[in-house]
Amino acid sequence: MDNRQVADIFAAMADILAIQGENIHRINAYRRAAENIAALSRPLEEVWRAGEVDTIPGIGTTLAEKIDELMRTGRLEAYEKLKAQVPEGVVALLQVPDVGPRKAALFWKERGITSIEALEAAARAGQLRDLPGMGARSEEKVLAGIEALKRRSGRINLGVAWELAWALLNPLRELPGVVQVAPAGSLRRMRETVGDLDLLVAAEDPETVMARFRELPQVAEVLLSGPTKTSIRTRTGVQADLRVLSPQRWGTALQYFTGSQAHNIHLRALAQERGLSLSEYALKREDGTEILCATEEEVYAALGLPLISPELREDRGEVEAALEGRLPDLVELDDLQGDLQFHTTWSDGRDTLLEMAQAARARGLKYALVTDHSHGLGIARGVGPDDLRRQRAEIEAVNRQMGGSFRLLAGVEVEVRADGSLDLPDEALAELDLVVAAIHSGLRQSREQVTMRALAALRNPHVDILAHPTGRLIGEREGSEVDLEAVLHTAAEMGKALEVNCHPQRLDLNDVAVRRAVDLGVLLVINSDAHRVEGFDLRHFGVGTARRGWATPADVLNTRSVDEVLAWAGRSSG
DNA sequence: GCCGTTTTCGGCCCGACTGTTTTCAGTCG
Repeated sequence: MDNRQVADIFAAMADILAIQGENIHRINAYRRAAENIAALSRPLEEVWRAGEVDTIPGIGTTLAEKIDELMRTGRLEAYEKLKAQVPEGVVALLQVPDVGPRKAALFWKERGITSIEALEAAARAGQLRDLPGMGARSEEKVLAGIEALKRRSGRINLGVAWELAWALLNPLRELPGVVQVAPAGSLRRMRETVGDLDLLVAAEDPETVMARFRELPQVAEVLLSGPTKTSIRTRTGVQADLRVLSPQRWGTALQYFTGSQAHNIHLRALAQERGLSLSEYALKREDGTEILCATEEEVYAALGLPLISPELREDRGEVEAALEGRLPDLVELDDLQGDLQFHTTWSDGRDTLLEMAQAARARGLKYALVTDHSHGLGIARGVGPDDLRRQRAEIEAVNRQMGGSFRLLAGVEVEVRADGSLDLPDEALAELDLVVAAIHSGLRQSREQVTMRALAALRNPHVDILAHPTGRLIGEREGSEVDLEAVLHTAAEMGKALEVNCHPQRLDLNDVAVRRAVDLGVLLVINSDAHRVEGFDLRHFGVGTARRGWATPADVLNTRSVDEVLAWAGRSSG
């Protein structure tokens, strides 16, 4: 029973309890527990075996007992009972926007509706409008919600969200009177996927901004629009919420809309202890006077805290760390001196060695490791031992051409075959500066099999780095079932580095795994995996993921100089 | 159901917007 499964059960219990009209605080206790378990960097089973379940925030006596039952028996009596009381299809109604627990219960009890299909039929037949609290407009909203649900492909990946957010914000930035614009929400926290976009504008005249926003070409539908908030749905089905606030309230607004909700709830409790009330508009004293904050620093300072970076704001211990003055000094994009994975026309890259080297240098990098695919990988044309020798000559030529300001290193992204062996002979690997190993095929193998391959690669003396350890493609395919705990421990033991791949579809390792790696002292590498020059511009997504995992510059290999990296790899820096 | 350097009981973040309502409930974030 892994963390995800337990978290899902508690979240499902919260939904059922909500439909039953239970006490909201009891429901929230289940939700909070689910979130904290999902965010846990250690395997819950390990915590349980150590008898430390009740050290997890939000887990008290009762929930600890439930976790114990789940771990011992694989099931939970209380959950089975709840499931028997409320049909699954009624819980599913909660997925429909604007349908919450009260309405789901109403539709079920008063109209016998137990599925989204039945809900749609009832709405079309006009059978909902006479229910208490409902009307013709509400019935239309239910239908619109079902339509939106059908169109929605779920959460979008960070890269897509980033592009869209700026496409919507840039025209607003041009407007007269607009002082600041920023994406907030999970995008600013650099979560790997984003549900809705939260956009923030500081301006004295909201209506001008709102009007421009409603008329942007990306807008398919205006969901709601008031003096401070407008929500739209884009043609691509993404909901975007725009808030416009006065510049003197920018700090509280940015803080509030960046979230996470759990982080904000924690901060507000802290504010209350100090006799303050915190909202998106201001901090308010008990006598009703406001403290306006133009910056986030001021908000946190008023609560006695240093600024907490957006990437940390998940209520995963960052508030406690801030109170105790032990917030990590997080790695930044500018800390990266090099990049240890990119591709060229030698395999499946679009651009040449020289073009890629120039692009890397133009972005302030001092070195980069050429890592074209080895030949065994079916895609494109990969490199074999002879190619690597010829490529080495070209690398040296490029290094001469670029002078001393930049250094290309010779490497490879060697394929780990289905049986765990590598795709190139040891002699070929021995001639390279650094070796990156990766699993691209056989990702559907059993947990034992795929873990064996990853561990075999890490134990090969020539391998320095394991790239994108799970092989996931966000929104397209799950990663392999690789035992990450085993990979992390083996990497620590062998002194090998694990990659945080910057491509927004990969972000592999993810934030939770990074946090575990940092705790275990495993060295990380933040790699662009660029396949064209623009690929170097995606590195901030990997940096964001590493920051979400509390990584500092010392945790990241490519914050070091080229000589230090080569020395780490145990090779001459000559 | 959790939690406590005021509390082991009585709290539990705060506000916008909508649609249904004559003052508020539901949903959302």
